[in-house]
Amino acid sequence: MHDRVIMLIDLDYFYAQVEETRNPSISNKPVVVCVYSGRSEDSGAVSTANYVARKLGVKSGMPIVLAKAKLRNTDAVFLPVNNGLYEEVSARIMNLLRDYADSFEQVGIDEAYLDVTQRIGGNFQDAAKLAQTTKKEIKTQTSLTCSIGVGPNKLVAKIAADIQKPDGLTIIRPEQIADYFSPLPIDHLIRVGAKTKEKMQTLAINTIGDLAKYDVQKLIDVFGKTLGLYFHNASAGIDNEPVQERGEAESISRISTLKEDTLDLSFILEKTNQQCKEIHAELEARTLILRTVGIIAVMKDISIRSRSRSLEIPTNRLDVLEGVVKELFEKFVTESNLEFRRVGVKVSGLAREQKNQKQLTSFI
DNA sequence: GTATGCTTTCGGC
DNA sequence: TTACGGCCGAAAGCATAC
Repeated sequence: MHDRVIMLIDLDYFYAQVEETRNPSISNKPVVVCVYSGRSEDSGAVSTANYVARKLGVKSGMPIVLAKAKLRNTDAVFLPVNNGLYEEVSARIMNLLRDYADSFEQVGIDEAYLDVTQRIGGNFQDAAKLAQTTKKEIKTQTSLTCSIGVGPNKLVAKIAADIQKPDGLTIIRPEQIADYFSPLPIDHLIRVGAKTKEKMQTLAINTIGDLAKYDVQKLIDVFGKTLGLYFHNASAGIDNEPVQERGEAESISRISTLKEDTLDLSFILEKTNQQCKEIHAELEARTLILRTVGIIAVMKDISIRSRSRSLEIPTNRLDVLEGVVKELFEKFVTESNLEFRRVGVKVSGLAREQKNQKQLTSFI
């Protein structure tokens, strides 16, 4: 038995890079791909930017106006997102990559894990060659660059991929894990968010190296058995999560920006009813039923709130969905003194609809 | 005392 | 000086089950 060999492939500044391939003349200019909200000329946020723009201070999530300010007096190009195109390019690449792997797992639109253990006989030497070949193949087929991390598991591969980008390739062999891991801040580990980071800092754990040296039993005392053991293992680069195809999304949501900030219920429901219809159509198309209905609101001050309710009986009915959304917003609007800027609907607890099965009630 | 489930918030892309 | 998307899964925090 030898180590697994896992590759993480991460497409570089994906949306902006796709735009560059469509129009190569913009490649040496700052390129900013934006989600325009439609509320005013430049209201909206930056989805992603190429490295030319990043060097000048543009970041994902930034208001478009702010990005424009940072790039004034440059020949920057601002483009609206073209999600259909990115989905298409992504699907083409993912289908290529699938053939390079013993098993395959896509994460988001621009990342994928490949277990290539059998493919290369568990030899890290050959991993470099395979990674280069993969990069070349993606480049030939789509003109896109990517960054690749290779390691004995998903956790190590992910951290490896972050070490050099764009167009990077980093291989971390099992015996190199400690050297790469120990200086990294603990929040490089999944499941270490702001709260956990803070908690760890009070224990004088600041780097993954600190975590690795920390007594396991103490970790378990503080974080519980599951999480404590997870942290202990992760700090040593131990991770046994398999690379496996992901099922369908666990939730479907729609959110959009209102024409103006409001506390008016019918104005809000006009928008959310449209969203419910879209979600319902998607549920129908995929023959799914839902168990939990949620609403999302972004307030005037950009703070985010949400409410949800789980149903006794899962449903695929539009009238039920719209009804629950209405009730949730009714309550929410009366409780709120801050106006709503953006509103959304989210359904989760999705399951396959059992067709041709009589409802229990039909027997009563 | 730990696991699980539910709701809300956070954060990556 | 301010400015501000849409979507997803993970994390957090609490209640209840085992």
